[in-house]
Amino acid sequence: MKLDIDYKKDKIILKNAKDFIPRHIFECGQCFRWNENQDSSFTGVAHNRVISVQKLDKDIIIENSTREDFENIWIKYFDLGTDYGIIKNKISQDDEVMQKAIEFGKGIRILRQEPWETLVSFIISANNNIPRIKKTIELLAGAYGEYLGEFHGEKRYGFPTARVLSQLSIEELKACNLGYRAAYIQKTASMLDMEPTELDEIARLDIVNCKKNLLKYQGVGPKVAHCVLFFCMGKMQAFPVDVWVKRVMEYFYFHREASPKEIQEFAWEKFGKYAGYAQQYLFYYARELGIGKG
DNA sequence: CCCCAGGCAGTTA
DNA sequence: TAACTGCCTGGG
Repeated sequence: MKLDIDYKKDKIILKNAKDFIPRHIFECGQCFRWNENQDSSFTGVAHNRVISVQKLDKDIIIENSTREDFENIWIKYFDLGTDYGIIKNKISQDDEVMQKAIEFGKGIRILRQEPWETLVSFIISANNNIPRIKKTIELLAGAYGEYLGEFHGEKRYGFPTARVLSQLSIEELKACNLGYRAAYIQKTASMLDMEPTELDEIARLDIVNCKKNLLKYQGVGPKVAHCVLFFCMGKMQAFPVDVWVKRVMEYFYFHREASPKEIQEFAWEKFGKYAGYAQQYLFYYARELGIGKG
């Protein structure tokens, strides 16, 4: 996909950005550290950097990034090399449900997030709700992440490293609202502090072996593993089946109860290598509209 | 106050 | 391998 980028002194403008709507990207459930400001821009932290993103007419305005960071980090993070038009066409062929889901979340892009942060964040997400997940992560970052300075009047912090988290007591972790997940985080942090390159090595494996390796971390089951596969390891056929996806798939495709395994196999058959994108459109559609609930 | 939330681990059969 | 059960905690 060809990018039309205008580098100004204090901001970067991505012109005529296709398939890029900040609200869809940051509120479709894939990330936890982006928050909307009063002017409808979003501020987030990733890669120990703080930026804001705003859509004005057809342009995307990026603040607080250098040209170097934009080229080296943010283009990949925002998946700007991917043409979502092709993906949308493929998965919505002869599928009116998917057509509606895509229309609803047409500005979604899948962020390429950092493996360690993604792993921890989705361990925290289990049996939890999004406001609380976000609060927990901010508590962890505020207490144990690198201080990145102030931005828009707020102190900002990076995501804590495995080394730092591995050295905390269960009590200290619980003080960040982790609850019973504190032990999972401590254990996983210890394992990855010993083998810092392990996640990168795992990411190079095929999806089956990649998943198998992720499941050995405490607090990682099938759903969390698929989230990690999809959101940070480039396995775009991963298909996390959470309660919302289960509900929406049963409601629109099965017209009956269906097991997660059954749903995932159906999705691979139907959506192939783009299954993960299909999952994300369905999840956002279902959750925003409350489809299948009650 | 009760219910539940983007599941998981541990235990049974 | 499938079916159960308990779980921190704070929004709704």
